Amino acid sequence: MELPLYLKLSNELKYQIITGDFKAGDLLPSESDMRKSHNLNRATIRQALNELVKEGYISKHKGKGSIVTEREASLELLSIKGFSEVLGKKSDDVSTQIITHPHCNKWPENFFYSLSTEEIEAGCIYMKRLRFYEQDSVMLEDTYLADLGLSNLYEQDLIRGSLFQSLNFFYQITISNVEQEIKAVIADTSLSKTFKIQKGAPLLHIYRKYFTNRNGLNIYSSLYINTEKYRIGYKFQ
Amino acid sequence: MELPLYLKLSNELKYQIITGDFKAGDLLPSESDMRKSHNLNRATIRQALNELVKEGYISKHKGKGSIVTEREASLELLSIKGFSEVLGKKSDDVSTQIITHPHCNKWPENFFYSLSTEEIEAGCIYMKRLRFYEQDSVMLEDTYLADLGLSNLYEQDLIRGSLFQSLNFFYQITISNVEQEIKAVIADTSLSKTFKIQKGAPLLHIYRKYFTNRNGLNIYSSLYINTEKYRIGYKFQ
DNA sequence: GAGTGGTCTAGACCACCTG
DNA sequence: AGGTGGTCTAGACCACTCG
Repeated sequence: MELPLYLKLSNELKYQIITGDFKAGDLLPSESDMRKSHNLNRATIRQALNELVKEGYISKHKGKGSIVTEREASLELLSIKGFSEVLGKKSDDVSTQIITHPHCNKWPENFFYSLSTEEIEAGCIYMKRLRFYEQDSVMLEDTYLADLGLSNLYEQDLIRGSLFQSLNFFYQITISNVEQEIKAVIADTSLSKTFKIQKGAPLLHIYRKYFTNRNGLNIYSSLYINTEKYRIGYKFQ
Repeated sequence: MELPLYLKLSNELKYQIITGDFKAGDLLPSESDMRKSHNLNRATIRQALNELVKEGYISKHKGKGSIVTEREASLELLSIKGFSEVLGKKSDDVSTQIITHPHCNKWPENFFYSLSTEEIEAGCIYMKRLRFYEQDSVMLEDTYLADLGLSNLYEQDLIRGSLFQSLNFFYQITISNVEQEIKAVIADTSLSKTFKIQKGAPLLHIYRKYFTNRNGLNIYSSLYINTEKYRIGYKFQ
């Protein structure tokens, strides 16, 4: 349960960046400063800082230091984080409408990923959610996962509408990595009503497979995203 | 000019994966094996392996080892690499048609990124390329960069049609990171002719900004991608 | 020249997986 | 039980930035 030291440090710094103790363009304390202030080895501190680089919070510059990154105007939905966590940083005006509450039944036929027999036999927890950003419906998400002893998900309400937070709270399940595929598609009648756009308007369609720290448990999503007002952004390295 | 040891090792392993010495699902030699065989410290080896994880070549598993990743069927164009490098792994049938050869003139008005005065004064090297994968036109790319002493780019042919390889060869310029934004759009008359698809068909539109190891030199791209046959894939972590 | 991050070594203990 | 990767310490030298 105890987090490793480097994650404690990176979480602490992340918190200070999000709350504005360190602002975009600021220099973080140098690695040797933190060595003294936190009484940690330099390698541990570097591991923490690399974590922040990977998540896009800072960039490092030889001879200068670690600089807090400008937050982007676009929605960084391609990253590994959930919708609420990503957008919560930018605006309080993020909401989720649960169209179909989590419930358990059979997996759909011709599912978009191939499943293990363990997953098929466990049955499928399914839910459908519509995400809003500043009053606009931005993303429609169908989520599927195997019911491997996860009945809390459909017997109780999701914590703040977030699947990831609920999985973490009830079962200590966290996301380890993601595969995704992106396509451009055209809105059919049903999608055009959902997003209040014209039939034939362009949408992104993303298939995702999330891997978790629990062996054999994966989460599958099909996402439609309206990029008319908000583009989807991402940074590498 | 000399590469650090961890990059030499990661390049060596990458080469062995690409050429098939290690196949998808194979275990790489353990960290302590490589410590002996390459006479390197374990931290250096771990740095090399983390490089491969970041680029999606392997995944690491506590207690088991490092496993070579399955190569995806989708086109991993969201990654930092250039078109040729990414697709060259899957098929030899990758080609580039240069529609407008690199030449230098003024920057377009209302350019999609804001430019530094240094960039504006240097003028703009522009080129337009259409990329084919297995005979299908998949991607239309407009590329722009400031002419900061890069006249070799338009006075000679690009090396194998690749801008990145030419920059590397002539000027030792490499890409350090990328920002990009993705939108779904609809083919107009001109795009529908280019991709041989119907007017109104959906396309991805991506704006990219590549940062390089040369300070102040950035490369800007506007990409249209036809995802009808090939999806765009990416893995995280 | 002083301070920064980048690379590298030589150790150590731990949790996890598999036979 | 033996081997694997994950975390951590205590040092060292280097290239780069800036005043």
